[in-house]
Amino acid sequence: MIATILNRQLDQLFQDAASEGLLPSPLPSYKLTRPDNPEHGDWAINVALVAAKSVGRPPRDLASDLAERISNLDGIARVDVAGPGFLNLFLEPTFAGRVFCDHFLPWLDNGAAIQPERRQRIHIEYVSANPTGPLHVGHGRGAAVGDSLARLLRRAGHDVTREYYVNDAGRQMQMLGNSLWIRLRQQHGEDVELPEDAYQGAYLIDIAAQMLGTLEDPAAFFAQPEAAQLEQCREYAEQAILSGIREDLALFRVEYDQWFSERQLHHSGAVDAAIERLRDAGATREEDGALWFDADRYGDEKPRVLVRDNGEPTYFAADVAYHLNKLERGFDQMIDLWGADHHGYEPRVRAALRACGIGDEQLEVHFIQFVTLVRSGEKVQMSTRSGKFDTLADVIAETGTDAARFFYLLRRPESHLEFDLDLARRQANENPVFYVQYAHARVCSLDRKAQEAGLTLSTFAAEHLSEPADRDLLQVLLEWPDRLRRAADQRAPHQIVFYLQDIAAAFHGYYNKQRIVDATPTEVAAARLALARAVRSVIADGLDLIGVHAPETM
RNA sequence: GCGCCCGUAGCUCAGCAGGAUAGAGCAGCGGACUUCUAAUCCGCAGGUCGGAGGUUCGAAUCCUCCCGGGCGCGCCA
Repeated sequence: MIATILNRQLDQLFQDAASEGLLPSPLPSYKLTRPDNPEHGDWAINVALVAAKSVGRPPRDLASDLAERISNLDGIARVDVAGPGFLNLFLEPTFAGRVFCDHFLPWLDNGAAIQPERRQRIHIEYVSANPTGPLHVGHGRGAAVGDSLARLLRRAGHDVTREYYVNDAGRQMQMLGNSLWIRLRQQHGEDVELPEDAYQGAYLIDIAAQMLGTLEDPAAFFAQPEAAQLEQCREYAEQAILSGIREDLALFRVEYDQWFSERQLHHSGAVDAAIERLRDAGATREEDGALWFDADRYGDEKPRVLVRDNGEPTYFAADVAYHLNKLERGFDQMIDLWGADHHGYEPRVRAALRACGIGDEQLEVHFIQFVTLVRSGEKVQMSTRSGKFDTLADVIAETGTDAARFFYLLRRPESHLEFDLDLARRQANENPVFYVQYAHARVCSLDRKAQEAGLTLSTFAAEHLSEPADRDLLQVLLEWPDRLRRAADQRAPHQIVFYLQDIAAAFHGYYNKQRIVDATPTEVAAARLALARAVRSVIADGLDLIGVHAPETM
């Protein structure tokens, strides 16, 4: 917020300077940054360095001409020309406090809204795991990132729809039905082996037992033609697994506006229509009995099959239809979150959209790297094939939703994540979740103390928040709107977690340095309490964005 | 072989629309509780930013090559 206010003034000043010929026109893009060396002031501007060449003057000369003008701006105590030509700004001690009182508090009171540069209708799709087994720890990461990103985009002022694409068509589902059928027959006393390519997971044994219990007349069931038995098994397995997935996600506070069925897409004729659209675009051809999309003409490395030689459309064909469907529903931005193992799939989807004349920028694909679980200091080996893996439900049961969601966002999505279960479970200071939550609880505690003491917020002014400790905390606090906007623009919910750790650290430091409720005079106490409450409000806001609770006591 | 991601402190990782002396947490060491919650704070130590070139006034950040790790290259989904 300080940066925004300074930038507004600086832009005007530099425009004026440009029209006088002191700076080039148009103005080159310059940066207002926080130097890491305090001797370099509160803020630094590199405008003289980037403009020097086109004006034909040494950067330091140019800087000193600008320094005088800048020093007259509101809130600026002093301007130094330093190094190769940086302009170092020193703020008046009361400036941050003034921004807090005049801008930040009113902003908070009015709902703390963020205005996007351009409000978009965004469709975001995440997890979309095949309903062939329970969600595992890898899906958990996609769930945490996707749900948090959706919250973040909504918070940043966009119109967001969250969707789970249910892959309920195709051979995997046949295989699932078949696997359940075998399990069912086994439990019915038949001596049959589970084929090697079947789903081996123990969860199907439970589902088989369940299903057997619902059959009024098992003998009659097994007397039906095989196809009918298989169809009922597929149906039962899908429903059972999908409802398990829904439960896990609900427990993980991961929400959706819509569950979108792939089978529905086929039935509605949308897949055929998509294939027709590609054909009309002249982007397809028939070969070896199959229908191919010439993806290589649109940026992919080779042609891709749309319709198999047996007449069945591929998963890819359905996916093209799905993306076209999203656009038909009026979204102007699609965000897909995929597991990193699907990155090779992106070019063909893009190619198809291009062939349909759809702009590349309408689809964003973000990849979520893998998760390695660490338990008792050792990496836990996973294998989906054999059905030996840790489920998301296991992790939630072990650590709780708060810790798990926080941990999943502790790294950038494109980095491999080592998820240390022992650390996440530990109720101690090494655990970063508690660090942030504790800061929130601390302010709540202060608030209770203030109420006991009858402290009111009525009378305080910016001057009461001008000590170095105040300014340090204000600096981080006032960054919130910018950091929030930046995290949304970059589709990076993990940056919210980083900010939360920054603001919590700043507050804990402040707490240890300054008396708050019992500070004297009362005006100072009131000012500090207002500051602490603003910190609480921001922490609660940030935690809510990542789906983590903000406790009032700990 | 080709493509994508990653390589930064002992460990796990930020920083990468170029900016001045590269940061955090954990682990290690030393301090701070008769005081609003010590699940906290303060200090110390810790680095050829995988390597080599290049662009630039300036490179962890951009470009090229190389090395290491992961993943992908199905008429599977």
